[in-house]
Amino acid sequence: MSRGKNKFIIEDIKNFSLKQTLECGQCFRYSEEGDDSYTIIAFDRVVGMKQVGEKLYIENSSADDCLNIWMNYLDVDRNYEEIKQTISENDELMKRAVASGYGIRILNQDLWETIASFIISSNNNIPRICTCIETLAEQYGRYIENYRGRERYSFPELQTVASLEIPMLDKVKLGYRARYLIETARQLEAGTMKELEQMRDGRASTKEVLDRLSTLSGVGSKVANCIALFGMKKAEAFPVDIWMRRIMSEYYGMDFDDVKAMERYGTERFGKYAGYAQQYLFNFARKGVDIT
DNA sequence: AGCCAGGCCCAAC
DNA sequence: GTTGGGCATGGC
Repeated sequence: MSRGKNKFIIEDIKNFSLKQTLECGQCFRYSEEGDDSYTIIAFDRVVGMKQVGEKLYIENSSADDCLNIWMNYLDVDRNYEEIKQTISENDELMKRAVASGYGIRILNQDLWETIASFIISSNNNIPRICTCIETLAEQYGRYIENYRGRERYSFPELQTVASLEIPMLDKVKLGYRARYLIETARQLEAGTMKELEQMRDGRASTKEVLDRLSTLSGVGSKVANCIALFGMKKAEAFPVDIWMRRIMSEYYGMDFDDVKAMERYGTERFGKYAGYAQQYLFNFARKGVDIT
């Protein structure tokens, strides 16, 4: 273990489940280590986490990083009681989705990694998304350290990806998404990244953010909403993918093919908490629970 | 073997 | 403004 790193305990965490938060489809660089603990790679760091009741053990991290990175990453300081209460009003499905997804938190992830990851996610399944991203990191990321018997690599830098040519991504098996990823990296490097960071940290509306994101190659409405929600702190974002279309058509009686109507419904009904509502519904639908 | 996946792009209406 | 075909790859 590196110098300056140690073990820390966060106590009395309510409405928090490490497992649900990591496994609900919003992030891709984590692994369960077989002893109920998780290794996460993010922000050029490797961290081990394990939850026991309301205690969260954090390993291989400095005190500074615990405070300045991981607490924010896990959205620990937000009050989820109020969120769950509000979105569940007069909605029996949401009550079940919230119960089933107990402890889910919307992570605050690195913006560039979120953009790249969700470009890769399009028309792809989650296990394969994880494999693609790991391969990408092994090939073009920076070696960090050996942790728990595995070589760990950071997510590749924006500038690195922007300098690639399509054939250089052959081993990553991105298919037609390779072009989108490189094109977007170049757009970001040319100035859009700075703009987006300002929109993330400033007062840009969610609509403004979505419009800007949609100008990126390989970023349509759904991917833009994921980036806004997971990488830009825009909790009003409401990503509608195939699972959302299923659950909203089956339960809310909406037209399966009218994604725009679903986006409107989500943002109008759940307002500033739409993103949380979406994550509970997505999780519930994907668990394959019979929603009839 | 065949269907499907946290969809997007682009041409044709 | 909406619709539909095409698309790489491999999990299941």
